Amino acid sequence: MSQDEALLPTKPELEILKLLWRRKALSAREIADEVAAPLDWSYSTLRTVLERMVEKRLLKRLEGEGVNRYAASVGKVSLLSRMIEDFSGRVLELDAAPPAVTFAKSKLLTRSEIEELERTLRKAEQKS
Amino acid sequence: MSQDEALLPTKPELEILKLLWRRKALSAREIADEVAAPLDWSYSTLRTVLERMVEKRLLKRLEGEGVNRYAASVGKVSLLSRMIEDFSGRVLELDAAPPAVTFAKSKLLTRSEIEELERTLRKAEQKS
DNA sequence: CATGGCATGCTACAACTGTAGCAAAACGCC
DNA sequence: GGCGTTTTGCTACAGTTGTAGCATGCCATG
Repeated sequence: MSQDEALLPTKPELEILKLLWRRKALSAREIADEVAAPLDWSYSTLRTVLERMVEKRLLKRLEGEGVNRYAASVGKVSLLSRMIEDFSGRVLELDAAPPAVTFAKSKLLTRSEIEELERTLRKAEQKS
Repeated sequence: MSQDEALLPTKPELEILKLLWRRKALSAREIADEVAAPLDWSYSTLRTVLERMVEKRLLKRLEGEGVNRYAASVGKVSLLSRMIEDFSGRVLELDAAPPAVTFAKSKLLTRSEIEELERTLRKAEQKS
């Protein structure tokens, strides 16, 4: 039951993380404006999910000055790396994840992030 | 609610499918002997999951001669193709899934299945 | 300083998944 | 044909996720 066992986000959670990776720290209202509509969620629903993500350590809540803001507490490359590892190993049964350049066309990743991803994947590989 | 909206299997469900792709049709007992132990499941749990997979159309139950047997009702290449599409698009935001040769080292796929996978992926691509 | 409006904190509930037990039916052996 | 063992069919319950409402508190503006 160790609470931080590197859990992977669900689909809507990932959408929220993607937004926060792009925009740093946003209020619940701002997040709602961007993702609640596409997801067809009420503001209430979005807030519940945000709070649960904080509990799961996927986000951190920044309190204090004015309205609370939420920020990703997992790095993009680090999380994607874990997801790629999981998919490669568990689903496809590959001994090693494909080279990061395979994902070079990803709309999520810049050139240097691809390089960072490659390093991260190879590092993770050691520990197998 | 169209009941066949191409759902993807959960982790344990995928393990069961992998077994049945290798071994055709097996009784619950035989499946239990192979996967219940690694998964640390009771026979009861395994049976519940099997029945739910039948409801979800992931398996079919072959009744009749003697003990019931279960067989995969989704093809390996077809399901993996959908899972790869989902992962590539939803998680990595790639316009097109990587070429199937990327997964050539998969322990799940033979050379000709890789070729079939390539065709399947490219066909799915059209419909985007 | 009263009021309208958004923010926050709780509570709720259904579906799905993980997990398993129990009772009755069926099968095979003596 | 009876008995022990398996197979089947139900039921159950907890945890997670999807989904949302309500009540109270805070803040700014008239």
